[in-house]
Amino acid sequence: MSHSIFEELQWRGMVYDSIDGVQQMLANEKVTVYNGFDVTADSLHVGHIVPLIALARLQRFGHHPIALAGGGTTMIGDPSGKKSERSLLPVETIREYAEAIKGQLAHFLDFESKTNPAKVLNNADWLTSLNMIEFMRDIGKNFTVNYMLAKDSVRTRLEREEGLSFTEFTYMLLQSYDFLYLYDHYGCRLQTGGSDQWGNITAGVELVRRMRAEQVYGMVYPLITKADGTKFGKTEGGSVWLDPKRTSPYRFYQFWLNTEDKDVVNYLKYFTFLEHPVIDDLAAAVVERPEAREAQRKLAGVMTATVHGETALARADQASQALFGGDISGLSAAEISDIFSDVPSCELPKTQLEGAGLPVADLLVTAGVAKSKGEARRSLQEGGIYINNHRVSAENPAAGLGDMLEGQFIVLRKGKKNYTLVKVIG
RNA sequence: GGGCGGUUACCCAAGUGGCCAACGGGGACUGACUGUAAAUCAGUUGGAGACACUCCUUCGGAGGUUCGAAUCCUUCACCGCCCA
Repeated sequence: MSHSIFEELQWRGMVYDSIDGVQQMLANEKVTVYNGFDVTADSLHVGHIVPLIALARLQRFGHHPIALAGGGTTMIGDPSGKKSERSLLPVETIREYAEAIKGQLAHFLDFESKTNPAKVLNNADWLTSLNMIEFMRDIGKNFTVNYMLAKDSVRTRLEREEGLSFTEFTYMLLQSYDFLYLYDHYGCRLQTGGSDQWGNITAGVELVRRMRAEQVYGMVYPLITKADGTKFGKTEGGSVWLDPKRTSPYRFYQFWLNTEDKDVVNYLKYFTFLEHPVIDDLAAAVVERPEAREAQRKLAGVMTATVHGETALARADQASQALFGGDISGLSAAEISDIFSDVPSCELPKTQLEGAGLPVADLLVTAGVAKSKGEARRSLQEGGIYINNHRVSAENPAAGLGDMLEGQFIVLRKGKKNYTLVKVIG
């Protein structure tokens, strides 16, 4: 790594905008840098990885990263990038979430470093005890409403029907105060974030300049987009989370594996620490033999290993090969339960399969594959249902004892990729 | 506090007494084609059944008018704009 961190980030396409002077500062000194994370759930999702991994990159270049859990600001709700007013979470809930998220940060950041260990802070620690009169007098005085109204996040909301509450309007003041606080207490001189945070970040820079007469800096990352214009980080089941209880390692692995050709090289740059030549080679592979999907495999492998560990990766990879490789009927009971350990499952009493068997439509509802019998019937008509990887095409199909694998499993599949394991008991 | 406008399915949005389980678009799901990709094309998108037919529940909530209401009336809640 002979080049600078700023050049590194630029090469990876991660510098969307920055305040002049950032490059020089990062080259000349080891700075403390912070990035805020909203705590609207008890887990981060893949959308959080870009700023998180950027912090990790900065750390590798010797800078001091602070991951700030927005325990205080989440109570207010950031209007940036939101179409409508957000419902507020109970204070206690936010605290619990912030705790849960701390553990996930450790997958990326090094807290043990002797020279520049990462820190996790929660802005609830200083925001919740603020005195309103003092805040308005000392902080609020530094901002004109005109300035605040000019911010994108505010303006777009004013143009919409829903409007913008005073609470949300003040959000930028609180985030600015965070920057001031971290500057005062930790010597923090750089704030990073997604490009939607530009307004909030520059407001903080402005506040420090006015109150401390010091120049601090901001840098924002591009919003991750997909080539087809849809939102990054969502799949059938909603967001892709880092918490294995919310998104299993298998699904996590599959999420990355399914990345489009057009996006995969960008993602390798954004999300991995792979060296430039390695990424260049993979980029070439995408062009020359796209069907091999080497870049996607590498991406999925690296991400799964980072977040869930090597063991989980091995299992996810093995499961993927078995499920998409072909015949599953030759697998042993042990292999099946291993491969499907991540996949949704349900239990079914054996008695239901006896005699005439259980209508497949009912089985789909019981297994949670379909929400209603109508939906189940529809899926069957569409030819989208498979039992043990064989399409169900009968008129009024029923599942019987003969459909069990190894005497205890039935593998249901809807469409190409949605598996559910039925465990026959009793 | 006053005036006006609004609340329809996952989202946007039509419909303003019967032809409405409700136009259209987006999204999502399934299929064909493929490389577990994209693009394209086709189908599906409230529930139940004896499933080319019937029944039930839905248009912010509750009541009412009517043979019949998403549509009219009353009232409550929420949202927006304007005035104070």
